[in-house]
Amino acid sequence: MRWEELDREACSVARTLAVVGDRWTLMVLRECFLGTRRFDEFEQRLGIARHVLADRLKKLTEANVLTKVAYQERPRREEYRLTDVGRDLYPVMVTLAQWGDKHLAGPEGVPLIRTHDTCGHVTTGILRCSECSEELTARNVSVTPGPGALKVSA
Amino acid sequence: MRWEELDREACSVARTLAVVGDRWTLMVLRECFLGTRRFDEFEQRLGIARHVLADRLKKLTEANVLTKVAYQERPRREEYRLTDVGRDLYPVMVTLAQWGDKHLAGPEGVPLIRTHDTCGHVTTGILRCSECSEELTARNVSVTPGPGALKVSA
DNA sequence: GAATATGGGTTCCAAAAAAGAACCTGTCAA
DNA sequence: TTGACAGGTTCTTTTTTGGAACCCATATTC
Repeated sequence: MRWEELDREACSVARTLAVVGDRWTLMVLRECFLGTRRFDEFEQRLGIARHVLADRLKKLTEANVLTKVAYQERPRREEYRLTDVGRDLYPVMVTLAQWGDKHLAGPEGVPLIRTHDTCGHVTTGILRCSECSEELTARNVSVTPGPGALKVSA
Repeated sequence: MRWEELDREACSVARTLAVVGDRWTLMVLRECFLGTRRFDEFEQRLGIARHVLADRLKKLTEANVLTKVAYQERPRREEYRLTDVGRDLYPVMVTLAQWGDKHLAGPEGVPLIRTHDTCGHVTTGILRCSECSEELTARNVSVTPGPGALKVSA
């Protein structure tokens, strides 16, 4: 199976990975959530090869995760911003970061602290059930095929 | 920057991706959460090249995300199971799947439905603040360097 | 008005990783 | 003794990276 075939799988994880499931793509998105918007900023902060960066930005833009916005004319300069679709990936970034915080941080502690502006506290995101608000875990959730199912998949 | 260097970054997203941020690795983990445990099951369900599968299982085992458990002796046969560390990746899988459900599902609907066993309802995971339980979004969370920070990163 | 800087790329080549298929190794069952 | 099965490893070809150089339009500086 090659990657282009992934998006045809009846599995939302596979389809999502077909769009963002590449290391550089995820690193580019991390930068987006940290506020990076311009080509050379991405390049410097990530140390990524320019053509790989150009390719990832193009694909993310085509997927409507990012959008190009002109921030000046003459000479025309454009920056990349998260769309609403892209911002919906925020929970993915936070859960990835929190796993790293928990299992990979060295003795010096976590590299970044998140504060919830609304309540003002240092926060950790907890994945809770939309119906009863209890925390969802691998052990208390079960899956069944949905209307878009073709075979066993997720 | 190459991938082995990523785990030295002062960024939990980068460090997490150094462990699981590879398409096949994430697909292998999806299968784990769906209950797959044996080498040939992974192979058949994923259509992955055998040596790539062997490599990913080895790396995940070394990272303590999976563990090999013998399910029979003579001939010795082992299966791969999620450790507690691996199960902590569940929120990542769910958030990835939910993004696909929301933005990539075709007209026929989502491929898989999740049910919260505890309350019995079809559920969606919502990332909520550990302090006030409001939903966390890219717009209401801000970041500051933590004790493990070296420079601006996440 | 010629040289240089800046943002945003593209092109080229060598090195690394992936796909696909064949081959190997215990152990058991017919 | 021939197969079958689980679980890999090896080999070759194709794709994808990383790295560096080059390009282009405008602006600025000398």
